Amino acid sequence: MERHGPQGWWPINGIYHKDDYSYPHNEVEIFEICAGAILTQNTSWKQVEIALENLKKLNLLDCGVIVNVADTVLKDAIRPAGYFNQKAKKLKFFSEFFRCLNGRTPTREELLNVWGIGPESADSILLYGYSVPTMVIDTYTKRLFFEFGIIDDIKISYGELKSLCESELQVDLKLFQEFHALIVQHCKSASRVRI
DNA sequence: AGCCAGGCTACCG
DNA sequence: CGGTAGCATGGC
Repeated sequence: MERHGPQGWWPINGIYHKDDYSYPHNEVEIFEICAGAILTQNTSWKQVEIALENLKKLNLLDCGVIVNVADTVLKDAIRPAGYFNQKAKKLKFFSEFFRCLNGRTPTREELLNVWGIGPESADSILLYGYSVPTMVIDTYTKRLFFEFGIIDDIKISYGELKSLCESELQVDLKLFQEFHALIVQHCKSASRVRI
């Protein structure tokens, strides 16, 4: 935090709310976070921003619209984010799920049962979309912890590292949100992970 | 020219 | 269970 400052994740409409943690405050913003979580799977955020803008222009950042739109239109819009066949399918499945929630906060298990939503996407959606203080783990986290010698096996499971992080930190929404965002920011900005 | 990017599913032993 | 191919585009 001293080095990089607050990250203000999750960006909504391209804006990082570093001094205002009241986001998200409506269903539209929550859905945008969910869509972003799916689109950014193994893909740089820069490409995701383009895809999100395309979706917005076409009024496709809406679960009710996505479930009915032609696949070709959806795929064209998200093409810059890569894996467009897979991600179009994921967005369709998730939109159906999101619509059925009717505004209710989903459980982690429910999210994991949606095709295309794995542990990191589920935790990102909960932490940043629904303000649930749950830890997000990604490949950067594993690499950083391995470099620091906190873990001795780079192949540690998602659940194990998640439990480790959660047990060593105060359960606090903003702390968890910044913790993951800062790890990503640090690893992105450094050619080498180590300080 | 390759490797990587805010992973996940399907399928293998 | 753990391990891995395939998925696709763009930046460096």
